[in-house]
Amino acid sequence: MTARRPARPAPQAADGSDPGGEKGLPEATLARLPVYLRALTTLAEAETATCSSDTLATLTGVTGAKVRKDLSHLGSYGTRGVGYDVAYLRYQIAREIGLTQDWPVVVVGIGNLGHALAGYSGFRSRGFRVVALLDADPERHGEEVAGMRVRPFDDLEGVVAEQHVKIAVIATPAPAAQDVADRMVAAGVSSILNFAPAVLSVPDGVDVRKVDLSTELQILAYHEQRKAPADRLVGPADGVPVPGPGDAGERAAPHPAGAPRREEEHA
Amino acid sequence: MTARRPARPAPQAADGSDPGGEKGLPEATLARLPVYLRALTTLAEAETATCSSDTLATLTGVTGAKVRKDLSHLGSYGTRGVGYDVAYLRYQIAREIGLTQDWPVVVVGIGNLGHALAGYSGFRSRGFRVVALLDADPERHGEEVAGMRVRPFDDLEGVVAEQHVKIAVIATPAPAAQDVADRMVAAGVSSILNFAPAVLSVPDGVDVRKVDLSTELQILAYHEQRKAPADRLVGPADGVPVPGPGDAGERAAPHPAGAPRREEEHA
DNA sequence: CGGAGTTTGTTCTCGCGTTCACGAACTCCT
DNA sequence: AGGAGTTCGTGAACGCGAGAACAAACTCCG
Repeated sequence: MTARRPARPAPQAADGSDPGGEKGLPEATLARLPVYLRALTTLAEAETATCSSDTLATLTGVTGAKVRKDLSHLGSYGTRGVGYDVAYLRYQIAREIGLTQDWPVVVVGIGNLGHALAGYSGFRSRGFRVVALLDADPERHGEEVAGMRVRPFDDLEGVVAEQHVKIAVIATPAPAAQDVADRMVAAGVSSILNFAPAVLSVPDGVDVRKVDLSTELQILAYHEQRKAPADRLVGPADGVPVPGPGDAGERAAPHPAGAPRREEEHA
Repeated sequence: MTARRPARPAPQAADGSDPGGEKGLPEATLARLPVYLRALTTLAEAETATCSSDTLATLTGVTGAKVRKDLSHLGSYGTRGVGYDVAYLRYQIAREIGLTQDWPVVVVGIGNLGHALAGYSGFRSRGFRVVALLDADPERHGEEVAGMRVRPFDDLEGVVAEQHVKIAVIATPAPAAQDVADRMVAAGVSSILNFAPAVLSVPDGVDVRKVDLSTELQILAYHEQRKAPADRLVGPADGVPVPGPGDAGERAAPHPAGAPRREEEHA
């Protein structure tokens, strides 16, 4: 998900050639490949030689048709009437994603979350190697986390250059995130995984993915609220009925600038 | 995103009535509302009274048209020629998501990630109150994390019942996740945020959202690999050229079951 | 060797989400 | 008061992804 790709009109190339752009997987498919990969690893550990698309489907919680279509994008691995060779397919997916090579990763911001990320075994086991833990707070420097020492943030450029780091993780507080990202990009990082609750602005060509823990909870809360709008067991009974969206005409005065309530909130 | 909603045919109700289902926001819109909310909070702290859709757009990294369409789903707040009243809109979004009420939350699995989640201030400031930290490991019991004591996992049912917990977080290792989820559902939890790299199977009516840290990195790795397929600077020069997807006919023997490579991997 | 069973790969259709474009409504300036 | 400028809300077009259905291809059994 390249950040802010400018709207590009339809390519008016009429010939069948594919100028430059190889092909590219659909984003939705790409997001599922790691899930397949994990299931295949499980199957491989169970000494399973082959598996059908439906087997993979139940293991990963998607439909069989989706599995087949996703895998067909990688090429025609799999054999009709038999299924997919587990080890072979696993390798093909890993290669397609880029997991057959070793990705050095830098983590910046070694707070609670940074600790967790530094020690997350799921990274190492998938070709990602955390090569440095950086933090701006001098108090944290030298602290040992997951077998590594926390280093000053100013080491960023050196580490990125020496280790050829392309992927970095931001786990800092929100106010620092943009500055950290700028320094990363300047140093040569071109993919950023951002855990800070802030929107990052990066130049074209740099990918940013954002993971926001509280956003996920808020989405759950919405569905939860809709499940049982009646049994409001916690808090004072705020009898404010959810105003139906269909009562048109009722909302003639849309601008209650008089005294808009503002409950306290400290981010 | 209700897990495994059975394929439902088009509702053949021809009348205009909306039987039971109120309306429901589009999922894509819902996912962006928390982002708008955060931006509005920032604006409110800066004493900004009103803002336009384009202002909100640049702050949140989406397009202005999308912002307007999203907000129009909530109702016609906003004034033409002026924009949106920051405080008012903020309250409306919060109410729609369900953030005006207090959500008690239980966190299970107090490892590295559980620590981070327990101490995450972004939860408390958005109406989520962590009421219990549970872990199956007796060694962790009594440990103080973020001002709370870690309690035995068997306290789950009691806490859920007493505090009317509907939303829970799983931060356990993958093998334990399904069991934990089952216990949660049986206890009355109906929304689960799952950080364990495992696919959970839950009955209808229970929402599960999954956050997989390594999946995000893998998606970044894919894009990164495509950016520079040539300058493979790390690792031995594996000269395996990415086989173009178009060499049809070449792959006549799709079943290399002879010796499929299997690099070591420990999950 | 041939037919039945199985499973993949592909095509078609449908719905959702995004984007564009434009009327409606409000403010500000003269 | 009136016109110019601004901004929301919404209808229409478009593209992507999901789902169903089916032909092709492989195995197994007699």
